[in-house]
Amino acid sequence: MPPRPHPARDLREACVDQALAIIGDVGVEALSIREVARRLGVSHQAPYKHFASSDHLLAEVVRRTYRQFSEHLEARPRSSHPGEDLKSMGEAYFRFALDHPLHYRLLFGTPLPDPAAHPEMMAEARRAFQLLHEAIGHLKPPAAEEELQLDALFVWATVHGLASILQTAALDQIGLDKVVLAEALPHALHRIGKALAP
Amino acid sequence: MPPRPHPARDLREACVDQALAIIGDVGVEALSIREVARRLGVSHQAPYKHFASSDHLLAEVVRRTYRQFSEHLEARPRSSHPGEDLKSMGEAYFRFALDHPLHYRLLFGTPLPDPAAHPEMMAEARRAFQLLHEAIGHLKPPAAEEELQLDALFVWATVHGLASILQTAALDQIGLDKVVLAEALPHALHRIGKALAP
DNA sequence: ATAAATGGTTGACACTGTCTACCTTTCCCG
DNA sequence: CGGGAAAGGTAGACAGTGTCAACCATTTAT
Repeated sequence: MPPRPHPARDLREACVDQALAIIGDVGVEALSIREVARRLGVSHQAPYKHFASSDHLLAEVVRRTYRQFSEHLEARPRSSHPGEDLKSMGEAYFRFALDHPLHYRLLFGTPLPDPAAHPEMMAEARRAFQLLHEAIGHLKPPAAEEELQLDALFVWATVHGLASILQTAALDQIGLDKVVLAEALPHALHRIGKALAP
Repeated sequence: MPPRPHPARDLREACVDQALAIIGDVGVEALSIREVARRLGVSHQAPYKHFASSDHLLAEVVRRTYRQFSEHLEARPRSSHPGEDLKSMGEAYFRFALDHPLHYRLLFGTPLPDPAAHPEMMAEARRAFQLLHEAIGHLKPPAAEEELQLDALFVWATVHGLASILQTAALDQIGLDKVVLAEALPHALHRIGKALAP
């Protein structure tokens, strides 16, 4: 076997890239350290020089995916009207979930590596929630922190729940109209608006 | 090995029971045909006489879990006031999710076996959704079917989303108040009430 | 009575994560 | 310098998984 076709430091990066590619193509259940190594043309043990276990690789992949998610949310079209801005955020959230279903499911649909063991992963997760928190904070300035958090949870739950439900393969079998599916998000955002109205 | 300690027909039942037990104890990722066989003291191939593949075992387990879920929802305290009744349903839904987190995650949190290949599984799933649909149907009698479905989706998404989020191990790390966590469902149900008010 | 179907058995294969041991290359320090 | 340690790659082994194939006993049907 050729001694070392890949410059040393880059193997870690390359592993993460391949892992992301595999997840995007086939889903997280197809991810395995050996498959990553195979695709990179290195031995099945090489990745272990950079990740203590397959969970550590996964944690790093999750961390990056959270970051991409946050960046996607931050790149949404902004509006000075707080209600409009929250709506725009909901749409951005939703679009990410639909455009990258397998990555989204990685964040919210499959058991993550133990959070306590992977603080960097959780730091990125917190950042994403922070964005939602802020957007809702602008909605009604003088609200108590507690109610603010409760409303943030409410909005998050609805949008996440919808994204999660619409991705269930089971859904086709439940017999909902196509129109209903297409309107589901706007309708939910409308309901949220009504629920949060003063 | 003793020839056949288990009466023939019962092995299928016993497999499903063991699978449910494993999932309830350790979660669906620990479920394996071989582990089921081991616990039952039969050879690793015995279950294959009753299930074509591990997915078929899983599908049967999922089907039963859906049924238990529906039965749990139907056993909720009823109210003649439609708004109250919907609330009661939300609470029952939520309680199931919190009391049987691993079973709930089986239904809504992990990829299911291909729905097209397991119609009996989906029939049970549909029944559960039907219950929600009905409860909302009583809410405002003369609504268009389309809006009714949209509202059903909205309510489902919120309650499911909340249950799903509150179970994320990640949650501890996000730094929400205990009070907020305890109040999350009542608050969400209150918001839903406001959103659906005429 | 004999043939078929049913429900069990063992053995094998390919795949997974992970442990251990080994071999190179690089780099730092006495 | 020169030599040892550390980094980063290798191969081999082991236990675990799902699943295929072959085989065997019992029950059932023709």
